[in-house]
Amino acid sequence: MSLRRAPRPAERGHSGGGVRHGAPGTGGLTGSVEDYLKAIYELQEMSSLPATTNAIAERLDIAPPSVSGMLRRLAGLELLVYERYKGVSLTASGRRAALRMLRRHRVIEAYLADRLGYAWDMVHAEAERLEHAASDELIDRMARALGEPATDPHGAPIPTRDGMLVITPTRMLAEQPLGARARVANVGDEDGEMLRYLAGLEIRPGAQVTIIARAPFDGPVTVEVSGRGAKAERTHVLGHTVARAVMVDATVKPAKPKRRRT
Amino acid sequence: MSLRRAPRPAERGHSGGGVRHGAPGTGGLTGSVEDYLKAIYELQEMSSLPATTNAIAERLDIAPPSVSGMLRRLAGLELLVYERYKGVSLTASGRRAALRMLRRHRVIEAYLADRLGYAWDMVHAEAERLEHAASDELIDRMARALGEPATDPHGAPIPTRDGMLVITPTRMLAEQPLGARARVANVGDEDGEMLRYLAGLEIRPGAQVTIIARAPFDGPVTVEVSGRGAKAERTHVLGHTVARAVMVDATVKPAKPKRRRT
DNA sequence: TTGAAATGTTAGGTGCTCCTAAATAAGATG
DNA sequence: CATCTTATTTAGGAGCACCTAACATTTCAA
Repeated sequence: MSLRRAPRPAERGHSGGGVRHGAPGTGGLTGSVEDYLKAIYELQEMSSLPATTNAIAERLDIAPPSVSGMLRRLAGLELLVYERYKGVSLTASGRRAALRMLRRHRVIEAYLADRLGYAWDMVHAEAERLEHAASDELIDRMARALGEPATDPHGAPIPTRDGMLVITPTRMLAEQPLGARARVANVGDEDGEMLRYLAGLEIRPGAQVTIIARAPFDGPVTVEVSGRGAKAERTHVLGHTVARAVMVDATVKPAKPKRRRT
Repeated sequence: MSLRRAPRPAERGHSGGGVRHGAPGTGGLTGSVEDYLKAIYELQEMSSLPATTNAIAERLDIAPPSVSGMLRRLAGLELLVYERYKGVSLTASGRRAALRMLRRHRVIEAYLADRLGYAWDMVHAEAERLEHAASDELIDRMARALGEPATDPHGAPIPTRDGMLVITPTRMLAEQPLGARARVANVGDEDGEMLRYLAGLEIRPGAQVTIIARAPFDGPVTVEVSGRGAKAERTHVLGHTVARAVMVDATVKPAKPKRRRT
């Protein structure tokens, strides 16, 4: 009498062994594909490095041959343009998907830090997994709850719902001239160790730093921190690696700017 | 000069094409495995139905042969005991994993409803995906933020962190005798359509219902709703399907209980 | 008890994502 | 320009999670 399931012709799309995606609001791409697109975008459009096979492989901690194969697949999906042995570049649709992931990642980070008391070095790992599972609805609700934040806890700008990303020009703290005073713009969310270190120094987005001294040959940089909320003015000697990870606003202010009443 | 990645012997565990799991706090099981365990637990331990291959297949909307194969695998992982052609039963470790998923699902539902303004018919789908991606840390933080809630928005009890589940005896509203007055305990989170309907009738966990009339032969049940927060007392005629989906506390109160001051 | 219906399993595939080992192309260098 | 190195790709697998078609078992009823 067949109360049983209908004969199921091709209805059951089944996208394979990957993360059963295609859930409403999930964009129809697998988690892996989303990771690749985000990585490529971050290399190319943000760090302005060429998105080579090896660079992608390194970023995702995946063997290069696996990347080669995936690139072919992504090209087939029209998410990027791929020419063997040359690099890749995202298509409009690939860039859109990448920006969507960037928004998701950063909204989640902001939400976790603001509403669930996560320390800023813990949000990245959690967001890395949630960004593939959350619906667009959820991301929007989180953003709305926070009042549509413009940046994540590390100072990185959050793309808008419709894929706009405001890029403010920044420079590495390591490249600032002696005596320069600048506002910390963002710090890069991946190295938790470094984030904890920076938190201890009160170097966070919004903090004011002044270059007190610079050793040559990529030597350490000495800065004075006097940020909003800093308990006391403090001087720190930063290794070159750290000084390259901290990005400050590109507009260098003179040491003592005149106060201007409008 | 080999600054490159170490020769990667077997370090890269790689659990296969499945959801790249094994992320910290994720329990090391794939999302699929988690779904199976939860489904089996819900069938067996909650609905006290036998967890047969077909029942599992139906619940997960998967073809029966796929279930057969997975059961063999799960038996290999010692998550359940499986004898061909007979049913399955969870091992202690399988039950633990299932209860963990139940907790995750319900904490997420509660959080979404309480903190992000989700309607109660929307939380299930979102939780269904997030429950595989969230870390234990996140689940605990959500639970803490809500003050360790005892039930989800549909009235289902939330297992504790250490896998304890308080089961209160309940009965179907459809089985209540004429004149009985009872508190709605829970309503089953899967059918969004029905949840919207029940919300319109103000039938939700905590509401008081009294059986006004009952038609024979599985006919409709007429109830008077007078719950906490109900705008007005109201009488509704519920179809049998609905009356079977609404569960009330098993302790039937007499129509007019005497007030007892301790 | 015997056989049809229902239930469940094996056989044989597919797609995805990832791997190692072995080519091959591109780039740098003497 | 020939060669050595480095970057990248092809070849050939593996595991997971699905599927359909065909076969096996159990159940239930005549």
